[in-house]
Amino acid sequence: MAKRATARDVAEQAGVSKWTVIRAFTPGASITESSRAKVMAVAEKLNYRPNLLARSLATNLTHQVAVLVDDFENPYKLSFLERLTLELQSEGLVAVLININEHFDHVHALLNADQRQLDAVIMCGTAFRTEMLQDVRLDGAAPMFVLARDSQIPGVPAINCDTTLAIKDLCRHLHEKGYRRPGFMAGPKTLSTALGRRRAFKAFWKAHGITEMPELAAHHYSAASGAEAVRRYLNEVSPAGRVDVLLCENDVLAFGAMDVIRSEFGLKVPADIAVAGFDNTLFAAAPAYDLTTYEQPVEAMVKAAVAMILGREPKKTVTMPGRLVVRGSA
Amino acid sequence: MAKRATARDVAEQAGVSKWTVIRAFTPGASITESSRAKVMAVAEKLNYRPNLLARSLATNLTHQVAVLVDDFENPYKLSFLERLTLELQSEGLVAVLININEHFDHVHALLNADQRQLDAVIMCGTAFRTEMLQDVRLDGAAPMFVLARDSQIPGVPAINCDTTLAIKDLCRHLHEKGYRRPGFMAGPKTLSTALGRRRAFKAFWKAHGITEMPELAAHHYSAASGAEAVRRYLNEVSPAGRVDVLLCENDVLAFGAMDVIRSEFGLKVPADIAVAGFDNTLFAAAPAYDLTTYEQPVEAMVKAAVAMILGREPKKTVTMPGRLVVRGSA
DNA sequence: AAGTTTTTTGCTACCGGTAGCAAACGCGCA
DNA sequence: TGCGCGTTTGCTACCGGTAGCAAAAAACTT
Repeated sequence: MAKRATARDVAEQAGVSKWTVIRAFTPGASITESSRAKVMAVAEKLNYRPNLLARSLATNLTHQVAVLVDDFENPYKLSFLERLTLELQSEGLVAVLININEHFDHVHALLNADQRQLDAVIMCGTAFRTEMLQDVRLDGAAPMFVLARDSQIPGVPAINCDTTLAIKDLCRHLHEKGYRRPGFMAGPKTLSTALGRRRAFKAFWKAHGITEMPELAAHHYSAASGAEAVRRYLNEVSPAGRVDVLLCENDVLAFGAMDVIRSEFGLKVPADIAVAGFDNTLFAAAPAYDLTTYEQPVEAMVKAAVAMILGREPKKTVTMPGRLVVRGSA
Repeated sequence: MAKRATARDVAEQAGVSKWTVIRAFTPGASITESSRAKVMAVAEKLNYRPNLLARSLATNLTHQVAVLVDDFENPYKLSFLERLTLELQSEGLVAVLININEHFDHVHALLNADQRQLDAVIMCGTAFRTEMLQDVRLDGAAPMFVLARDSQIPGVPAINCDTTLAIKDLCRHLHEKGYRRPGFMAGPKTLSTALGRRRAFKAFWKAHGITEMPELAAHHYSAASGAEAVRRYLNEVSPAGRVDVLLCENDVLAFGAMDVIRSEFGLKVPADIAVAGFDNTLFAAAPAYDLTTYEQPVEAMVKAAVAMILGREPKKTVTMPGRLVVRGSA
């Protein structure tokens, strides 16, 4: 394997200095057309390509963005990743995907991103507790952003769907449909809090004179946990006392819930219990689920985040409206 | 924002040379305990962290691996990404996720990865045609690997599930269940070929004396395309002439197929038409689909790929057996 | 105590670019 | 022909590390 050609190699063969070679590859640099042509010819021959690593070291800009993800169970993440990589790439940036979990925690990931001199860190739907930052000092570190979840760290902006509005839209729809015994299924407590959906849910119904709101708790954001939570609930509640509609914190929980409601208890959705989700996951549209849900403005959120990273927009928390998607399940 | 401390800053304050500082941070380097302690104390005070970018430039090793993905519609990709990032991270590597599509093509991505000096390129389920490499010359470029698809480029190893075995297992199961009018639903032609599933399917049934095998063609690997293909087929075939089992090239197509079979034509799965898929996507286990499918050995494949990247295993094409997952749909 | 070996430390050179200043060049004009 | 000016080119210094040799210091012999 032949060694990669460098600017100096090209310079020698072209009979110019290495700086002239660099200039030939720098758009808008001061160089005569004849020199550029000469350089380009040799560069082509030697298959020279500028080394971005060296450039990064000198400019202090890697054009790489860390994307921290902790929940690979939710297909919805894939949509975010798709839009995010696309948007980053269209701006000449690239996503470094970092899997956060017990074995490779947030702090570790942040330190790693820091050492690799990444330009920014996006926490994509991951919950990050302030305490975690206690022991980390990141002096001139990359700016952080929280995508699709509330930021609970001062100075770290969040780019979010307007939860209050979203839940209000969803609940108003349910209320108009005549449901009066609403239940809520939440995910793990700490993660759930950062979403703020439960809070908005309770506020809505209270404002409409309803205070009785069963809460089902799922241990993970997975269909299996959603299934388990509903199973537990339906087993201990009399048919007469059941909720008539169940709003799940996200689609994945809703899928699990519907599965159990229909397959294990032989109940009908929405006739016996209506179900709604949140996210508008790909599968929500499938006739097998036909789930009423709420779609986050993924593209707008991603664009906003990237604009902040590039410094085109001020770095500050923003929320944007999504879209209610009414289907057959509620 | 304070500037980041460098080895030189630490050296000055600790009264040693910068090389001693480096040594304090190099495991196994020759340095006295007292010097190391002195350096570490100052390093802690200044919050010094080695700059991996500079190290990469000097060592010619970035510990970054490009992961090219072109199909974000398939939730199965998420499993691969999860295992892959985890495995890479456990070896001190990190995944650079590159979204391949019309706007950002393979060649562009490869060039980009090349310029960023990435250590390896993994094409995760992406179809890469030999012609594309025609115009690219990558001198000392990073080694490439194809994951979960046949490699059609000489010198580029593929890490794959044993397709022949897998399809044989699947079909044997269907045959034993008594199905005799099998149909196959394939994805886009070029991509489909690289999977080799169609070929193995035809071979099996021919060997069992069955030559009549309707083929349904989906334009994309998406539920919508799978749905459309089945809709077209069921509309133009008389109930008597229908297949009794439909093997879909992957789960996502199978989901779309089942949706149409049940919701639009009011048929029962598996009574009227049985359906099987491939991949064992998360949703395949959901009661709503309960799909018989075949699971690729994701973990083993990922481990094999990473081992090759690290040079622990010879770089060569390998296939490994997966696991037949029998459920209610067939 | 001097000589020898081993360990520790410092050094030069380098990885492949960037930034910005200074010298060399080319051109128009007097 | 010579002067002044703007453009092009080359230069030094630097980004923050690594590699490996040479000098200095410490440890071991006899």
